[in-house]
Amino acid sequence: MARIRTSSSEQARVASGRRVRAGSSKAETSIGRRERERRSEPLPSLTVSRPELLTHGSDGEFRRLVHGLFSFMASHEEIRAGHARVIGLAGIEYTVLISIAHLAQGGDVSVSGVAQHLRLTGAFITNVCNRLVSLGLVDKSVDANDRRRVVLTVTTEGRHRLAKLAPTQRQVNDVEFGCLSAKEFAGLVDIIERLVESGEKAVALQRYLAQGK
Amino acid sequence: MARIRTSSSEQARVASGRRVRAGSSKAETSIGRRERERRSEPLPSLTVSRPELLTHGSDGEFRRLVHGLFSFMASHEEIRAGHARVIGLAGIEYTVLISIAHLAQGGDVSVSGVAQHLRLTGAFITNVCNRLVSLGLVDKSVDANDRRRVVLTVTTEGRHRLAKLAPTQRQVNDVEFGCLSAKEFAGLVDIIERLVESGEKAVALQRYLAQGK
DNA sequence: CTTGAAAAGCTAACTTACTTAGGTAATTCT
DNA sequence: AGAATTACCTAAGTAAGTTAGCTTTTCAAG
Repeated sequence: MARIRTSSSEQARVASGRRVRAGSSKAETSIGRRERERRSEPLPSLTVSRPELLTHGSDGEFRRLVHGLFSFMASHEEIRAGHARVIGLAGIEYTVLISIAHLAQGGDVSVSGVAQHLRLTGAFITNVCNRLVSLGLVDKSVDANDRRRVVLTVTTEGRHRLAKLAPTQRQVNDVEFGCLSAKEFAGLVDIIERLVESGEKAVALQRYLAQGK
Repeated sequence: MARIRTSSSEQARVASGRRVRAGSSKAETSIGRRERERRSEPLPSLTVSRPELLTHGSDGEFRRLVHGLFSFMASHEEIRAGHARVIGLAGIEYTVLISIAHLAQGGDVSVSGVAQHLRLTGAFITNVCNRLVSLGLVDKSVDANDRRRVVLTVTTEGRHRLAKLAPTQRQVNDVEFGCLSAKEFAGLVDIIERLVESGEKAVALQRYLAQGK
């Protein structure tokens, strides 16, 4: 497959015996082509324009935020998968199981209810639930009020598993969010709630822009 | 496949002509088994214990936070995929492309560098980069200082694509984070940065607990 | 009352975004 | 010089979804 060639600038560097490490060169009389290119390269255009999101005209902080969110969510996902593994489930199975348990406090839980709550398709939730049923953690019954509907309930075994997980989960969650003060926590809950809304608006705008164009 | 049966309590309800809707029943003389089960069901155990994360002894707010994060990140992912689609890429391809562009400002970019930055495996980044190379958006060359290493650069075409995307991206990003004041923004950056750290600690703790057990 | 549209759920086939395992070549450590 | 490590690659597999198309049930309108 497409053999990679050493770029000419690198060959030049090697030929002249210089080892140029980015930013650490002294007595550097000339720089490689790629080096020059990189330096003169215009900074990528800003990714936001609202002044509230810029610091000294730079979107650096904004990108830090986005990257941080990305990293944190990666950890969070891993933790979720770990919780799941403790009770022998895949990440999404655990999520659905616990969603059913929590939604049950507000009334009968349907497949579409879970799907909406988790913003996933009904078809997918159907599949996950079927796995949970075959594992004996969830029961399905027809809703007598609307025979199209299925009522999902967590079985005793399902509750046992969640209970078994709880102590570890608490410990880990305490650490995961351990850096938050009570005040920060409250503020964050509020901010995230608003971000959910504005995020949805942004999705709508994007869809509009994509098709309008 | 496993025929779903109407639960006995439901049959009883139907037989007696009563239609019980959760919480909205008047003149209700007896409730179904499932209804009773659900009500007497102990609340799922708390998922956190640190007092800073509890409000009136409940983890409700905490779960709201986690669920909010989940929802927001879903929107965020969708937006990212949308940005990518505008320039004919898959979400992850766009992410890798832009990561290379940004990392390039700090020195030569290697496959493993991108992998670390995005917390993904090197093998995966190799694949994505190969796709980007075949699309003509990224160039690979051997690093003359360490011939095991590959140096990734964004091609002119790659930069064109990113530039083309910028206006739309700005508009959408402005809306996505439009609910933040400058102060909230600064605070959030800080909090997320700390959460990244504590998240990693939590992952480590979880791993320890999982194997120690 | 019936008919037609909409809603709930299901299955099957597919896609995307990854990981693990195992290999080669270059480098570094001893 | 040999051993361990690092960087990258390929191939095969898995997890987490989605879309399309079907059946059954409900609901609304003629």
